[in-house]
Amino acid sequence: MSAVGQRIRELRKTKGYTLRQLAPMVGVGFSYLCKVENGRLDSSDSPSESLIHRLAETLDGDEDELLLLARRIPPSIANRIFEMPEAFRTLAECNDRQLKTLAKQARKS
Amino acid sequence: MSAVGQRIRELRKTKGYTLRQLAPMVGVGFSYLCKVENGRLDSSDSPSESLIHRLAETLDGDEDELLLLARRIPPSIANRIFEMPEAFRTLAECNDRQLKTLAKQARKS
DNA sequence: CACCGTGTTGCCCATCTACTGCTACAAATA
DNA sequence: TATTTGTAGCAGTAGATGGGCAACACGGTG
Repeated sequence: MSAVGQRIRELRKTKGYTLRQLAPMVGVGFSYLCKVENGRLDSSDSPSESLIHRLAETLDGDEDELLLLARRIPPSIANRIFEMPEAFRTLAECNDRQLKTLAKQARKS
Repeated sequence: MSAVGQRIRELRKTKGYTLRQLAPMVGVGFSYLCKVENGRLDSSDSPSESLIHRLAETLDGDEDELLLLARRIPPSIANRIFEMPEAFRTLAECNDRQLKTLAKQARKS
């Protein structure tokens, strides 16, 4: 029961799909999809970025949310980090309260 | 002439090491290290996180700086993102000027 | 009960990444 | 000139990544 898995299952149920229906839509086998939802992947611990992309698309989910739940950094964030590395290094050192305040300020302006 | 490569070469020169000296210290072959410094890795793959770790250690360099130059997200930043995903999603949408301002504020408090 | 659709599991496998290891050669150094 | 240093090509590979297949379990339905 990984975090992504749980969310994917929710999205799938909302769409009313079964594992065997959804699997071919996103180009994987139904058994693999089952393992993804239950966090039972034998080797790696999270689905690939491209699979998450197709899942988000097919299930009308938030791709970046799913990526983050799968402990993968969304490219939208990663690219920004590579563009402004110093800023994100200092931001990453902030505590939770500070970060919330800064994010709130960012939303206002 | 990749960004990491250039920085690694600087650090190595400062320490006065040759490629053949440094390579065994970080556990790789000298020819591979040469390609890393010159960005001549096949199909533009970057040096592994663990190699960069050993290089930073041996050359007294800033590990996170090297990681970022190698277009890898340092774990120190990645973990913080997974802890505060919403905050970083909004921060990543800020423009350069906003980010600089926010980082400056963060440093003050 | 028999059946069927659904989900679950164990084992197997192809591809890719990050290298190794060797060779040869050019340029710098002494 | 002799030795050291850096460059470059190329074949090969262990381990991680990203899956597939077949069988099995289980609950609802006729």
